[in-house]
Amino acid sequence: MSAAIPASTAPVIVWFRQDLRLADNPALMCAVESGRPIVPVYILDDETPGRWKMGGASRWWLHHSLAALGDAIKSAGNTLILRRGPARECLHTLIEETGATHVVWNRCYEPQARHRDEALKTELKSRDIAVSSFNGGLLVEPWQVKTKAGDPYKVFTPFWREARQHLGAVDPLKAPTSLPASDGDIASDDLDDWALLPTVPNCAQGFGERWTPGETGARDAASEFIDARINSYSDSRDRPDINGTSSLSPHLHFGEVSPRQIWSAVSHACDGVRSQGAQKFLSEIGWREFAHSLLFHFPELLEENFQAKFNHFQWSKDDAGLVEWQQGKTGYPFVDAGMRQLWSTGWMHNRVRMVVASFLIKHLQIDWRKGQDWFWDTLVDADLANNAAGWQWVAGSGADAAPYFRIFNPISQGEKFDPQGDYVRRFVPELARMPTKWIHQPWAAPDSVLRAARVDLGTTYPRPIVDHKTARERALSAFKDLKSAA
DNA sequence: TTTTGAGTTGTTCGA
DNA sequence: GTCGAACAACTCAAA
Repeated sequence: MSAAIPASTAPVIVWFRQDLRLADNPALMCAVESGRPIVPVYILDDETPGRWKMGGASRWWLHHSLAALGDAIKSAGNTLILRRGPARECLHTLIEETGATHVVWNRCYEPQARHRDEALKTELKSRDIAVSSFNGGLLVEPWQVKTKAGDPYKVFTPFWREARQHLGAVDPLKAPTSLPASDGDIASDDLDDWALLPTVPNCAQGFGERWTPGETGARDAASEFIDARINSYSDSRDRPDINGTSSLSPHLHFGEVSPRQIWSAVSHACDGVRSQGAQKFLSEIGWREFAHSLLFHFPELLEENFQAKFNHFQWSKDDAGLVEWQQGKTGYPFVDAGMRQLWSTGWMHNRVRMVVASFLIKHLQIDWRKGQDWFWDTLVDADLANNAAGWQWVAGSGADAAPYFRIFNPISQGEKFDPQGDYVRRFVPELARMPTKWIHQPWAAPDSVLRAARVDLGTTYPRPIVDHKTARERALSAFKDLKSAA
């Protein structure tokens, strides 16, 4: 915990980053408690993240989330200032303009953000500008969870067991009702001028129907899930054809709700943390903690195989296969449904993420980093830590990763988790008339069935771009060789 | 230091 | 249709 801010009339800058909320926002609360005028700012910084500049779908979300945050701040009697450019320069300018003597923020854990923040902290302090940073994004700070030997955990189960020990009573902060403004006008960009929304009109059409970005939308989504669905989470979470998951990932990524708020709400719900569904759900929050901890301790997780023996692997340069995967035209309906759900809604069900990732890596033998890039650009919940950890997990190159012989069968996964084929029919409409028996493998259906369903393979819907059995055997032998190549 | 038990999510094959 | 075994060691974390 940082010390309280000394009394003064000089304003405090509250720098919003991945914490676009008023409730349970420790940095904001610190500023409020100082009694000083508050200058809330969001900075669109496309330079600091380098190659990991925010992707298209995330920008759509950001636009709406900032609009919501701006409204909430306005209701509290203040104005959210928008600035664009390198954060360091923007903050210096804002400090000069406002006479602020203190800057507060909640911590980020991505390597680029950490380097930026550390340098800024040093620089600002040398100029007598005080800086306070807080934990607003994780249940437990990554440096708090260590093995008995003092090392970071590389296996989830012991990590989560230990992390939970660090959680005392979780009591989220209430949203401040009033945010005193500083005197005088402070210049702000117009959100619309940032052009965060896609220019291709049909691109994000489905996003708005699916999502309500912002703190209110996040709170509604969380209570709906916890009140009505969490008890069946264990059974429903693997079914992309039904609404079984929490859908909280983008809200969590942008910090519209904090994991502490979620933890507290789950703990207070009827069945509480004793219910199997609640335990399962909280362990997913635990995976988010684990991924952030991994990235904090091993920043190279973003770009390099966590297990070096994968560095020898010869990835395919099959650009055509990559494009067919991206467009949802692999000829495997379950895979294609997932990729099209991603494109049309900015999100994909977790079960299907594993299947499509396995297909790209194992069946097509395309480098997991190509998939990581695509997800980064197209997911509204794109999160550097979760994305890198997830892709490396499927590839088998990560921490606590899947064994090489775990190759998802896109047909049987579809039959198991989309048993009626409703998910496929929703996102692959050209297969809508296929009978359930054949919907996950239309190429195997008799001609008469295909004709009746008005499916002309190779024309209205592609034939499989690889044969499952062949691709599986090829992957098994290729990944098996990694052992000897190490 | 050495030992020991354990480790998100699967598939296929043969009895 | 159902069930168990094989798939492959390897590394991690704690005692």
